[in-house]
Amino acid sequence: MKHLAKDECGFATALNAIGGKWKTEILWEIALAPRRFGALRRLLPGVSEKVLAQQLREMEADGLVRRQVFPGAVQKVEYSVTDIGRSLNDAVCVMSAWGKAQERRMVLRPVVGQEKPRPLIRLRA
Amino acid sequence: MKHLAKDECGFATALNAIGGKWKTEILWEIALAPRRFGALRRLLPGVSEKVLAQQLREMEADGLVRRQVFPGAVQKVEYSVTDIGRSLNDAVCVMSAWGKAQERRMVLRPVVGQEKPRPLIRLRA
DNA sequence: TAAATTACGCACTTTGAAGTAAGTACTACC
DNA sequence: GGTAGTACTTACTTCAAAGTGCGTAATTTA
Repeated sequence: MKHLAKDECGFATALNAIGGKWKTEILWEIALAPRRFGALRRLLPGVSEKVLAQQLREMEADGLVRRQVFPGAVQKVEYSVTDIGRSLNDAVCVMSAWGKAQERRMVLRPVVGQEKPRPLIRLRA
Repeated sequence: MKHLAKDECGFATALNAIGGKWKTEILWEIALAPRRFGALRRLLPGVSEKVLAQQLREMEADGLVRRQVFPGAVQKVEYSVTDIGRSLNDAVCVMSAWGKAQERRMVLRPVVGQEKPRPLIRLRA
């Protein structure tokens, strides 16, 4: 792995794209299959409609997801992953593999109370 | 790349390790060479002593960083990267490369003034 | 002797992403 | 007619990470 100069580093850019609380999960879900807004709501228990809409709009602006409105009586909007989104998902998977390998060693900080063991972010590997 | 089950994904673990605002930069700097506390302060303009000390302690607890106190008249503490830290840095570089490649396309959101884009990462509780 | 450097610790404040709750507008079903 | 589902938007609140500023204690330099 080559060292990049500090100001040539694109990590901030990558985090800017994936840094939202639900973005990796959104990316994961729509990478599995195109999903509608309501389907994503149900697939990501705990996400609010506000944040879901917000992060989808940002990801669309970043070219990670495609938003398609289908004509018809009832509203139908479908979100799918773009090639760029898929490539980001792949990059995320490298970090994911690292995390998986180090899992036992790490000090898992937050986890207050008896909240679900540790809701992990899903993605491709 | 193979699909991992949701609860087998280690991305949260990775973010837990590198998610602090300054951690990637700290890792980067000490990966170049072992650094003393004061040197890091100067190398990361804008970091507060509180946060620097805090994140170094967390990274030490996570095994990313080694802290060595040198005996002598003046206090001297040196921070260096561990093998684990270096491996994380490599993983980070993959995302960094992605970011570098996509940089022009991305919508760099806020970025007030001349500050660099540095989004925070938040995990699910 | 006063000031600066070393590596922090502690208490308080700020900030902004995310959460909460409500509203919109259209359709569909009973 | 009333309730439910579609895909959102908007105003307000919460809370923890990060920022601010001051304290410490030994030593070294001017």
